[in-house]
Amino acid sequence: MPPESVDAVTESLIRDRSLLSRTSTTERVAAILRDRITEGLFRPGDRLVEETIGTALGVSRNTLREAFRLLSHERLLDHRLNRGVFVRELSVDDVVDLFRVRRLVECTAIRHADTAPAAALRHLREAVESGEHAATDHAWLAVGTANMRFHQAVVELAGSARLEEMMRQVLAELRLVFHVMNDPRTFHEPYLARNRDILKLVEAGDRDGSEAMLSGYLTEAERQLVGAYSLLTR
Amino acid sequence: MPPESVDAVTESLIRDRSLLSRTSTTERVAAILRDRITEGLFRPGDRLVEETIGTALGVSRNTLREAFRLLSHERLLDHRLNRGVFVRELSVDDVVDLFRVRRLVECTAIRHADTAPAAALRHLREAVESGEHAATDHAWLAVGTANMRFHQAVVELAGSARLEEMMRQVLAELRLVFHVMNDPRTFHEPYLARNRDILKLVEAGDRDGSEAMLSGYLTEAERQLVGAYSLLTR
DNA sequence: AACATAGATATTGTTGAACAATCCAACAAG
DNA sequence: CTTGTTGGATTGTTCAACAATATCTATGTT
Repeated sequence: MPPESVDAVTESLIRDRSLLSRTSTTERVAAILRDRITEGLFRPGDRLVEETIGTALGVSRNTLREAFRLLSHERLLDHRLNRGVFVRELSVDDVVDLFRVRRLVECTAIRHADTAPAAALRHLREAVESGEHAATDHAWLAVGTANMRFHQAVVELAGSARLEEMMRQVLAELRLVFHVMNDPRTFHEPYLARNRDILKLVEAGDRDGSEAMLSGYLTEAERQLVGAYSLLTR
Repeated sequence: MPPESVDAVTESLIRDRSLLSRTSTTERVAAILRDRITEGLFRPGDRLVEETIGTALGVSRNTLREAFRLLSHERLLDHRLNRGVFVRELSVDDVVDLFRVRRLVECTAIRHADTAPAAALRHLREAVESGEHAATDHAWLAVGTANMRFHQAVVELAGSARLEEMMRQVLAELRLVFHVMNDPRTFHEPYLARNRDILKLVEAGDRDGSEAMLSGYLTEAERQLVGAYSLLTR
């Protein structure tokens, strides 16, 4: 085997490394809890008792505590000393701050569409389409998920792994808010058409136009969300 | 006592809350390790053995592992399954990504100087001055610290707690790079004058000017850092 | 009835020991 | 010089224990 092709082989194997990565029990527990929180099984304010959850999942208290630490750091859980961990409850101020971050990051990211990795644009299109399909099926929860993916894809345009990771967290936090509202349709359906329009502007290379429309989206979504949320948290 | 001043008192007490908050052993351990890493006692690639560190600090392995989880999540430690935790080693790609984030966030934040909280502008000025003082004392490490605080203050202009938190982490990661370089003067002194200039432009309300100069700073710092770093990590 | 107090109880915080799983280095065999 | 094998070291995970803290309950007071 010639040396060049050896290098090619090892290169491709290195890319496979992520596939075979085993994970610790702690990480798997964290993943499960994260899913249950973002899907709404555990709701904001719920207390997660170590012994109850530990025996339910069949893991020891120590392992569970490590998982709790991870999720607290992600702001999904709220660890109060000597009192236990609770599913995070966002204040209105938190929602405002989350949208400040979104506006800053997303609006800047969308201006980088021309230099964006190809995958990002593809994800953008896929998100728009899967949202529209979900809407024709009246699957409003799926519409919400697609909407999240749309905005995640917007951030991908900036081409920074750390920014994507940060946005994953920001959107996960926002899910905590969505779940205390009972009507996902109201909060997601109106934005389907707008996502399609934004995509068009991006593909046309209209930086100012796409940013303006995205900014308008965020402002309106924030107003709607804060309005409904401030009534509930009183 | 009139009601207004009662509110003022409680307000100030609420601000004191962070001072008296007790902390768990885990968090204190994490804080110590974080300091030792950012100050350079532990260097990138160093392995942190559970038993060694645990007995040295007088805490149990379980507690220490929780602290390790926190710092791994902050990207200061690298937790490899069954192999142990190591002080994170940044690749050149990591450095590039970090600067991508910085450029995006800082350049956008500095445009918000007009609506920024008063404290942010004050921090900006203080950082410039303490950097200049440190330079006259030839305290080059302190110059570096002041430089970090300058950029942290730039992010504060955006007025988002989450963004500040994110930037704290980004800058902590960058410290990992600075510590493998041996000459802090080379990497920080040239930017003292520039920070002063940027501050002037901000105070003059020149959004485009301050952004341009900050962007230029970041581009040059990145080039310098990547150039020196890619020689070392080979 | 509202309130304070003091136990009693449950839960978290932290430890230490134990054992299985895994890695790593050194050595042996082909 | 590569491929098994073996032994020691370290991590992954569990368990049981106890101290520290919070929460609940009952009791007594005004």
